[in-house]
Amino acid sequence: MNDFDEFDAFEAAAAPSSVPLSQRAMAARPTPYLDELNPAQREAVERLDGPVLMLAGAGTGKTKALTARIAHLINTGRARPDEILAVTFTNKAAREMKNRVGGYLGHGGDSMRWMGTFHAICVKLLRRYAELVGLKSNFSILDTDDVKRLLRQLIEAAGLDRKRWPERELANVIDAWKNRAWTPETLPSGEASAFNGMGAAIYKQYQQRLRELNACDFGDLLMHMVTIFQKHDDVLAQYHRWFRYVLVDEYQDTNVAQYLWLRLLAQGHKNICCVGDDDQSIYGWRGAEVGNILKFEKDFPGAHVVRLEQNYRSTPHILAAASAVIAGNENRLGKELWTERKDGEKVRLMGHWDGDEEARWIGEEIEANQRGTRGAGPRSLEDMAILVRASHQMRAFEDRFLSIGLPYRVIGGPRFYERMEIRDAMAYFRVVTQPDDDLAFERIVNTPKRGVGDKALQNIQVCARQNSVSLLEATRLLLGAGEIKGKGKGELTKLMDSFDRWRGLAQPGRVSQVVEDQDDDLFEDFSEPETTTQVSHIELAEAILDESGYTAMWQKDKTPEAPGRLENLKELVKALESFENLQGFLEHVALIMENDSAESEEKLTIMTLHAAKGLEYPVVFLPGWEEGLFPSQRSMDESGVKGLEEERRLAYVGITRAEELCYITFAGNRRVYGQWQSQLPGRFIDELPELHVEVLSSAEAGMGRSAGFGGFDDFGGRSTVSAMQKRAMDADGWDTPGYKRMQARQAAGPRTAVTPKRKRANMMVDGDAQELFRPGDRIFQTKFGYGTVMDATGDTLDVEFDKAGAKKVKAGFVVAADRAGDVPF
DNA sequence: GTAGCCAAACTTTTT
DNA sequence: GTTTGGCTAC
Repeated sequence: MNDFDEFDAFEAAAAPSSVPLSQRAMAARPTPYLDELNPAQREAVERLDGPVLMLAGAGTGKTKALTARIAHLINTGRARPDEILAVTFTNKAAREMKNRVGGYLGHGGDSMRWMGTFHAICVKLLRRYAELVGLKSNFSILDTDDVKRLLRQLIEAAGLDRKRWPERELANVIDAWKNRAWTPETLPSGEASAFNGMGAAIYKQYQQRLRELNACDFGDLLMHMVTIFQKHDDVLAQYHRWFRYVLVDEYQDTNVAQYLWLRLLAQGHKNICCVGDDDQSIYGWRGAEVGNILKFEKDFPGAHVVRLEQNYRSTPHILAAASAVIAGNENRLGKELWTERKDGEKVRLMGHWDGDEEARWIGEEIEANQRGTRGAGPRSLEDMAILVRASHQMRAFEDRFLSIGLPYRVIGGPRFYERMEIRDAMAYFRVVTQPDDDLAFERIVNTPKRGVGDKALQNIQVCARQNSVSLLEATRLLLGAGEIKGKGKGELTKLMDSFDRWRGLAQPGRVSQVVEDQDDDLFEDFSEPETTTQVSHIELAEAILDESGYTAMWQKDKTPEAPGRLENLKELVKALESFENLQGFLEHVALIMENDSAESEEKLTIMTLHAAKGLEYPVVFLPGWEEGLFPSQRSMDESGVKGLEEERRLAYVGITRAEELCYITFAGNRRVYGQWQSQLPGRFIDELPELHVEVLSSAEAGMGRSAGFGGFDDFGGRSTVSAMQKRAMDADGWDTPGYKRMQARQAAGPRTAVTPKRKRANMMVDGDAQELFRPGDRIFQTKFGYGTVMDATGDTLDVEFDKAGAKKVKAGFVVAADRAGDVPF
């Protein structure tokens, strides 16, 4: 069923403006969803008309209030489920809300057809009005990789040095423009200097190319809809009538384009309810404007502001810590979380020698929590999470947990749909559903190898440009003219035939279904006589992969990854089952890059702070609170105080994820690009309130470790290996790439080239340098990192440091390199 | 035209 | 330390 089927019916029947009896009767129905709300939540739910800003702090029952509000709108007869536009930021949030509203309504959330992410809703709309911005309804949605390849072509065509002007940078510039809803026509002149003065021109060419390719990038989805609403009053007016109430979740994360989009839609009736928390705005780098939420009352005069401040999630200590940190920010609407809870433990703060030590300690702490020897009683791994600032921090934990056999799951890692084989397969699908998609065509013309090299491809591109046709069409022309020689000739002819056949197999009615709308003539697509045999899109997908030789390519491949890739392809085909057609599937993949595989085992979660927003865990670990890492240097360099404030909000988000126990840790040394760097504790640590923090001593950490298992030197020794192996296998992690890496490492012998063992150098103990170190020894020092001993006299060493050069240091501040991980901070 | 080797560059965060 | 892209040799 199409979402617009009822549109006309509604328009026709909308005339009778007063339906008081039924409305009154509906309003008199029981309202169980109101009973569970606190006064603030209830106010936010019951004030249905006019603009409302719900300032909802972390853990204050925001989703509950939002879903209750939707239920209330429906229950009081203000709107039908499909007359409510409910926008979320993530698919996860949309799904959850759909489920919860569905629970209230008693029939799943399917009737909430306009509940989804900005992007998902915009695609739905844009498919309908694509022609208004020069696209066809079956346009492709490009991912960042496609975008970069396209921009690369344009940069080279413009005669710019790709080294100095990388496409990645341009992609960011253009994306930032689109986030502000600046089209090439409306781009402010101040932006013209971007990208060596070519930015504006290339942007224009880029948009032109996208139209030729019948494609959109992510930013276009919103920007085009804003353009359409701005230029076509009649279209906008329809939606003013249709969307009687607008609700927006995570309003603090909206960018300018989204803000304009919302404002345009809410202009008519002004029934807009925005929910958000200025303290949790963490997507500034992606164009989000905290300003949107800060100026809501100005934008929507007469707006009613409700603050949700009672927190149901965390202990008082955790809340106090979070509040103290966020208090360091200047630009806030102001909100103070409170809780009725009394009990709870202080936030635990711990410094470590280096990143490996930090990972090891956290691993032990997790196991202690699991056993119940920390905190209150045994806990499931499902109840614990490690939240990192940047994804590269995850590796240390993964390595560590793999070797001790602690089951974990990484959220937001390399995604299923970003894998090469999946993208290749989807490129085939794309060319079938959308023949103008040159980027997809380029990706697969020579995959598997068809003897089409750079030169042949160049010819095709030249021909395409000269004749203003797609690459596919150009290939056909060149083949017809006999201009393709050698191996490529036969192979390409075969491929062209295959594409024709596949397109015939694709069900014509299905492909054009999305075009169907109120224009009656378009319905005729359905009655078109079907001349080809039709198969299901699943069979079609299988046929494409087999007949193109793509499956065979991986079957022939003898690399260790090949079986996994074939497995992934099977999974891909399986995933098709829940879609009606290939196009629907492609769209889903473009918008919802998630990998939710059914898991049975209990696992610890590792993810970024960004990914953790909206989630909560009884036990939360926040590692890597070091200056430069968190707060991120880059963030501060690029955005100054604004950047720092966003980092601080990130810290606030992190702390407020914890329900019972919150650990904050940092390390004195960390490997960055494989080089050791000494680190300073991050500034947010000093912003934590002493009263609510317990500083753990290193002795405690050392004890835990030495009691647990051997030190660094023993890692990789025989007995440890077999035990590790067993645990890793029990943990069901033995078929993962990481485990294979571990096996390879073990087969290759001990991980570190351990220097001959002798007297152990102890940290912070004055010693006779000559007794402990000899020239040629590899050592480690907190400040300068690794180095080689040149000379030793008394308690002083002459050391040639790898990074810092020659220095004189006291022996007491130095350890043997192979024991770097064994020293308490 | 392809495979394999070596040097840069890279690390925020993602709909 | 890893990955990616460019270059050279077959």
